[in-house]
Amino acid sequence: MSDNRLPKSFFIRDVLQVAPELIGKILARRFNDGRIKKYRIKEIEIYRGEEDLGCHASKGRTGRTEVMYHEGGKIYVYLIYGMYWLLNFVTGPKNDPQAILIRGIEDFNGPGKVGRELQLDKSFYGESLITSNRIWLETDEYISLYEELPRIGIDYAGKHWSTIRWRLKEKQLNLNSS
DNA sequence: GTAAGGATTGGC
DNA sequence: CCAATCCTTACT
Repeated sequence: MSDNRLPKSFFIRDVLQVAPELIGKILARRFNDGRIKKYRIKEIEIYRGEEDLGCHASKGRTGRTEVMYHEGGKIYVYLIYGMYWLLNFVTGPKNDPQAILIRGIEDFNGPGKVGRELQLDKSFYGESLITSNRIWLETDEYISLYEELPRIGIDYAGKHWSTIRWRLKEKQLNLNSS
């Protein structure tokens, strides 16, 4: 493991504070064969509170959304379309359901592809990013810029929640632009 | 118990 | 455009 692992204090802040800082952080995964791979986080989406109609917690506290009501620093995974495990990090204080969906990591764009590459399954539900020895986050001196875009695939949430720019995507600094 | 639908992807 | 594929939720 690493001295650079992100501490619990990083996650228990409001998701609107945590999310921008998550772009460019390192997602580390130790697979069953012991091999460790690290990926730079490239694209995420913010889901914030029961009032956010795009957030699963808008349906209230259920077996599925339970972990989002926990203190930040845990993993929320769920199966979508019967095929893909989507990875989320819970943020914020207890009883304030918030999560950050990981939409893209180095070389793997799309939340379904992220889950497939990381070999996620139901056993990751509720896993602690602070203490887990198979998945965690690290920081270094890397600096990144990002752009803010509308979230994807939540048209059912209504105009406000489907157009709010809560998708953050890393933007390359173009030194040649005039 | 039953049915509908989904924070996606890949192929036609 | 549309099927794949199956768990969760919201009913009866």
